[in-house]
Amino acid sequence: MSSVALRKQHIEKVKADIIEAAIEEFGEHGYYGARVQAIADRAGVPKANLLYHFGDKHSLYLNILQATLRRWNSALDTLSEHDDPKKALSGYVALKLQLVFEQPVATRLFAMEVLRGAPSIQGYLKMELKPWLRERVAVLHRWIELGKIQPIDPQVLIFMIWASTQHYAEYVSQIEALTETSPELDEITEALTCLVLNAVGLYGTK
Amino acid sequence: MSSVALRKQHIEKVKADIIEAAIEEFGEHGYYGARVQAIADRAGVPKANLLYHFGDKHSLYLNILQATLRRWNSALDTLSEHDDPKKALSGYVALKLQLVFEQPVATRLFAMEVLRGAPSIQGYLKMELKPWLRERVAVLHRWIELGKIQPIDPQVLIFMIWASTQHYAEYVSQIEALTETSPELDEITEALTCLVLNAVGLYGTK
DNA sequence: GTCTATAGAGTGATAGAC
DNA sequence: GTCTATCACTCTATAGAC
Repeated sequence: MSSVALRKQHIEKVKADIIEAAIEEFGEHGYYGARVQAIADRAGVPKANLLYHFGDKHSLYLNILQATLRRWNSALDTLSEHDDPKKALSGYVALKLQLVFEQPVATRLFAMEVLRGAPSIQGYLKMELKPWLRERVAVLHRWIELGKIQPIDPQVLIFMIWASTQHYAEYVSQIEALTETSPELDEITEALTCLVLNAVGLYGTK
Repeated sequence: MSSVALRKQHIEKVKADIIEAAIEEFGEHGYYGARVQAIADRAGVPKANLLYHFGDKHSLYLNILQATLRRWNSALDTLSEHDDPKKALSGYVALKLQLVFEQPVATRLFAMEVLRGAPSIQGYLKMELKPWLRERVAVLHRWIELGKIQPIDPQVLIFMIWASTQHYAEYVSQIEALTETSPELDEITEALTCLVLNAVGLYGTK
């Protein structure tokens, strides 16, 4: 490998380190609470280098938001009409919970962005998540028409699944204060899947 | 009324105005994003007066957090063993949703505090919410033993209700980006109540 | 108690040597 | 590209007149 390529690789490594550090810092303290100096320290680079590579704090923030959404989009492409409702729903719940447990800080980062009014992810919400939601709502409606699930409100169901899964990252500090033992992914997955399947009238048809 | 009493009343009015303004500002921008100057402007008082009455930014923040929790505690004292499960659960969901719709900014304020790691409400969580949760979990267990509801995980159910209701304040900006019409309290209440009752196996026993 | 003016600390961003 | 030193600005908090 040439010297030029090695140098290029090194820069990419540094940038990746900065992105990871930034996700942590922004995810722990929010946009305003995050300190550029703290991100640089976490990544082990001088603050000036960070700003050299990413321009400014806000550009870095946009960068890590998009990096996070890109990771999630590749994983959540599920729930189609021809699937078995029970399999599809429990699979979706399990997958979502797995992502939440694997990336709690990124989950909280996303939550903070939405709490701020989602100013930096309007494009993602309208161009990607909105079509995704419309299609899944349509699938659920089809399942209701075919009598495969009970006549519930599909959109409220999906919001319920989103909220209930993300809760285990967003409210982890509350959960830790309320319970003695940390929640286990397997237990939550089983309990929540049961609730969701009950909710659409699929109980007992294992 | 004496001149002294009038003056005292005026001060209380000013303090109340500041608290309302602070809930708005902190709820919209978070602790670090909130500006003392902006709170003073909203309340219509000079910044120095605000700091004279409340000491500093952090004391003001603690004050409004407690004011918010006090309001909620008086409303959420429900769900007892001898209630009818169906009535109790649907009543609780409806009440929680009503609070969320009435006080969306305060709901987001609370969410941000928890996302920060809940440093300022440990007392509330451990001394008030924890006992409340333990008692309700016990009630739900009793109902399960008596065969009144399906054998679900009570804690996961309560977290689901919390998350699903609060979602309509916390994720309002996402919901607005995803849907054309703003969600109506009545519709959400009916749809979510249906899901929750299904989840515990009370469907169709109206 | 109320207000203006300002101090003091911390932050994002940059200049310029290497 | 990397780094040190520093600027310019913002924000909290206070001093002191009224």
